[in-house]
Amino acid sequence: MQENLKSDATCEERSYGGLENMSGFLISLAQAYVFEHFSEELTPKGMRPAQISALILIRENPGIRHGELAEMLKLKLAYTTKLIKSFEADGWVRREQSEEDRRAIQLYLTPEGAAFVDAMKPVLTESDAARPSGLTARETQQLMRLLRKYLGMDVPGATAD
Amino acid sequence: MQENLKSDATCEERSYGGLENMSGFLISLAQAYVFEHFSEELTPKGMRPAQISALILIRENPGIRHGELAEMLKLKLAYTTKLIKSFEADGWVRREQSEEDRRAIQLYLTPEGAAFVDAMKPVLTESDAARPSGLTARETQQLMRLLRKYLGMDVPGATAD
DNA sequence: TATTGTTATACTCTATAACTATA
DNA sequence: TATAGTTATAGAGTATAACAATA
Repeated sequence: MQENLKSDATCEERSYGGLENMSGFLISLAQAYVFEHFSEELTPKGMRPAQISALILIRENPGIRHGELAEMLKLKLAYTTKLIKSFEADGWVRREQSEEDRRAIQLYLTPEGAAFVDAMKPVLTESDAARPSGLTARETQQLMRLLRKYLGMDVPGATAD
Repeated sequence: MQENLKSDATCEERSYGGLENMSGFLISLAQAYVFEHFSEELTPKGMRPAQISALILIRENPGIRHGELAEMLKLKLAYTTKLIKSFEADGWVRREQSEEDRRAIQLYLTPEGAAFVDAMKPVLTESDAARPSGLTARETQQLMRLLRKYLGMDVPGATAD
């Protein structure tokens, strides 16, 4: 694909200059790669990673509060508000003032929202598993295990290897 | 910190509902975590991860083209143009029309830019290593090895584990 | 006084497309 | 015709701060 081997620089091996040994840099690149290969089925439905993840978390945790959702997804609370308002406008999410703490807002999926998530989750799971990478299935499991530990995510159901 | 153990939902264990076994989701969370903990020394200097990485790559690969830089950093070419123009305005980068292919622009650091990178790179390296995570040093090496392989990054100098 | 969520603004980066100048 | 880069616009998500309501 590259045939121009003449320039003082264009032909040389490009170097990452130490960035290849920084975990932050590698994680950023991996993230860009993941976004680039995000599900071609979900994108046309207006679903970006943050959106489908939020709906899945609400599906899984009915009554979750704004702040809890933001923390689990590592989204800013201010942005979470916008996200949820748009879900509400779409008719997928219902907001309810908490009775214990009347400052808090609890989130629930509408029947339409729940049906949508139930239909889309297998699509997401499939597209995540199908995303091309240089890793074997076993290495992918290992990567996920390390990332969960990196994040301090306590997940009992995680595969041991 | 949480004493409200009464709600139908607030007290229950929150579940990731399968997201914890999707590599794309875990990588996204890790990326958010990395950005959150980006060097407190570099940020006040107007350096975000993409910016300092770009400068390092130009430092390491004088004469690199716009497109090559965008590809290595997985940035969009359109955004790379803006980035480089702002570096040029800062006096850190010099742009030069390639002699072999007069469509291409080659990038070089000015002496000021080179001095800045040389001063900041140890800061970046240090802050990357110091970022708190749930991993041991050895696991971090393993994570980086897996990420490089995930990305198809061919790096001879990488630690073997 | 501190906390939950809302609103608003500026900024970073993506997605897309139209454009130029070269090849 | 295709490629390297530029410009512009819309959108996603961050950073920050001021604000209202409640604890």
